[in-house]
Amino acid sequence: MSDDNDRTRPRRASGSARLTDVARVAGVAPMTVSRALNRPELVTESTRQKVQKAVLETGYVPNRVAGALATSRSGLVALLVPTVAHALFAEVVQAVMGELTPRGYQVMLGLVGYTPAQEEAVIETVLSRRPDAIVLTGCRHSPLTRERLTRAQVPLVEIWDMSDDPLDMLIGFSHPAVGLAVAEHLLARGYRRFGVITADDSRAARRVEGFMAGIGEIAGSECLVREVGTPSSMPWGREKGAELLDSAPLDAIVCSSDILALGVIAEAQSRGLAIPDELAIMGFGDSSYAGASFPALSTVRIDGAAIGRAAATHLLSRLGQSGFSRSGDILDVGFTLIDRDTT
Amino acid sequence: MSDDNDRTRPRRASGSARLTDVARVAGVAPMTVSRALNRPELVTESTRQKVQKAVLETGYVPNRVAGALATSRSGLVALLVPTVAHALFAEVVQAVMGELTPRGYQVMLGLVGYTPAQEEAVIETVLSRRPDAIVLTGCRHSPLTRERLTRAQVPLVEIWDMSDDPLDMLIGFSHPAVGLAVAEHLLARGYRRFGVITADDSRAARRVEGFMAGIGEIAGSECLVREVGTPSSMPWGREKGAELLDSAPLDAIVCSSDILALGVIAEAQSRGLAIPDELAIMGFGDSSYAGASFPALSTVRIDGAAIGRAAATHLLSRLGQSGFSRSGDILDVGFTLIDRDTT
DNA sequence: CTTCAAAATGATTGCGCTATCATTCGGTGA
DNA sequence: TCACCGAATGATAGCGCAATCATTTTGAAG
Repeated sequence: MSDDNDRTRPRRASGSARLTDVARVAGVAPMTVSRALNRPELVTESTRQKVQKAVLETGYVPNRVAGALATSRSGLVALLVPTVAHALFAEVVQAVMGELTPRGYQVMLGLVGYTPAQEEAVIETVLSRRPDAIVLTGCRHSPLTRERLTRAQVPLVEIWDMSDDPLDMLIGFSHPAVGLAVAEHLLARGYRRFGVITADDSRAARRVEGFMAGIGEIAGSECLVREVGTPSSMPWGREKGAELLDSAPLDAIVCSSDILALGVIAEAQSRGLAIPDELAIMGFGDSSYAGASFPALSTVRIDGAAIGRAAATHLLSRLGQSGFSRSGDILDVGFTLIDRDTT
Repeated sequence: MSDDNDRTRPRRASGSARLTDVARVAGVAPMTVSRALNRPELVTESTRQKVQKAVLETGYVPNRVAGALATSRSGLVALLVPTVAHALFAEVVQAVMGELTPRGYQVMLGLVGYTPAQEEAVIETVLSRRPDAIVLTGCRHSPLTRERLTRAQVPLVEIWDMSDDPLDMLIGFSHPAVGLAVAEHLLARGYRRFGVITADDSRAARRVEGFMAGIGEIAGSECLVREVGTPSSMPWGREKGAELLDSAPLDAIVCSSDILALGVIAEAQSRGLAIPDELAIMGFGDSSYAGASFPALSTVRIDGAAIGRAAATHLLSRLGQSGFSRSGDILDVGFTLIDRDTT
């Protein structure tokens, strides 16, 4: 029987080159290779070149897993958004990555959906990667999530919402204020009988609350609400728009996203309703296509890229520091009501 | 001077609980805790409960960085797309994550843009994380990238393109075939004088080549091309559309994305051109809003979600296996030409 | 040609976990 | 009752790297 190499079977699976291999080829100590690669200013030009040559020769690719363990800095930033299938959040992802990638950080993307349970699960696995920082959409979390995040002692930005008591940093806007602004806009135009189509999403719900509060102040105004599942889509908008229009005479329909509003436009057109005279329609998000619909959609613009950039910038300024201490910074980037041709 | 604790300063920064801490609290060996958490079937019910209790008590969160180093399995899948600010790729991301997250894999997102240089840079840093698998958009890579990926010996799916010689697995569609199909469709409708607006993107360029080849077969057809920068946008479409319409009389304008096509529609409408009688317009991607424009946009539908799901599924089947061996599987998911009201 | 501080390099150790043994425990049949 | 076997648990070592300190080399001044 062949028990010759049974004893000291090496554990490493990947045959790829290690720091040690490079060091041997370069004829220097492993530590010198490490320095040549990570802090070249500490190394003579000539050794740097020897190492460089050895790296090419061996095809060495540093193992950041090992590096992360040794330094307890993972170089990973967790970015948690409900979805990327929504232009608004895609914009945020794009902006955050645009800032972080050039600084050597990599982004671990997590989709938390719109339910606390999913958020909890994602947060747990994300924390097990020991990210250097976290960007988290929303600021209404389950107590367990709050506790885990607090314990983790990691720089954190909550985005896309507003609160008085952020876990750490907060960059976003007030959803009730959006609803209120929409209400004021539509009331000023003389609309009184409203329909609302909203996704099953707590932030959308708070926009609706703000809207209701706004119209509640004018006697004679009324409002019917329909909820749709996620993801929002044109067919959902059209279906629920039809339901609303069949239920009661309406002056305006407010939607929790532009894509729903497009569905309502389609339904209104199919019924021969004049927009906005017989039916006004309001979206949310100012997606790239909002100005291209016919008629052009009135909506609320959120600058997702600005939120993403600000989040990344604030985190980066914290990542330089050594110890962790809660920041408490709050930045309200606001929103813009864009009045096009549907209101 | 206080040199009392200078000597053996502990290296660990984070004060968070380790496996050892849990073991001490539970009164078992660290290895038993590891087993209780990762392979509970190897452990008595009673110890499992002791460990569970100790985990809660200590607030232990496993350190997957250390775990990855010990097992040389990172649990990370790298997902490299040009951008997420484009609905098509966002759909892919969403689908891939939808399959992988429930299986315990986390996604490291990389944006490679549309230039080989950026791809190279991203690939290098990505490989340093030792991902268990890679999903990579496109299959035209620089020699350096190809070599690095080959050496990495990691299950890999190239998506969103077609080739005879994939690095490992390939799931996508043929871009020239898309161009050809569009040409045939438009020629059949009687259009002969074409304009093309295309992003500066090699895959779009190959669609254009296919298109040119298609119209080249019909005598008397001609074609003017205008290129736009990334990201594509409505204003780009409108501007280049105007340029084209000013340059020569055209029957149809073909765009490398739906959003450009919307810009062309806007320009055509502003000039009072009847669509499609005086100007036909063709998009690409069948974005959610394509059917909502007025007139509804003719376009080419790509099922990004199907590609993403297939990619994830194929990778998962490989991740079970032990050794690495190149697969060579190729899957062409095709595309659908959607004939709406602009052609 | 020394001397000495600063710069460059090297040796050692540990980050937190799990693979891989070795050991102990509990139950079974003679 | 005791040897025996598989199941459960424990001890040890190492994954690949960088922090830290020890040692060597360099170069400027005397």
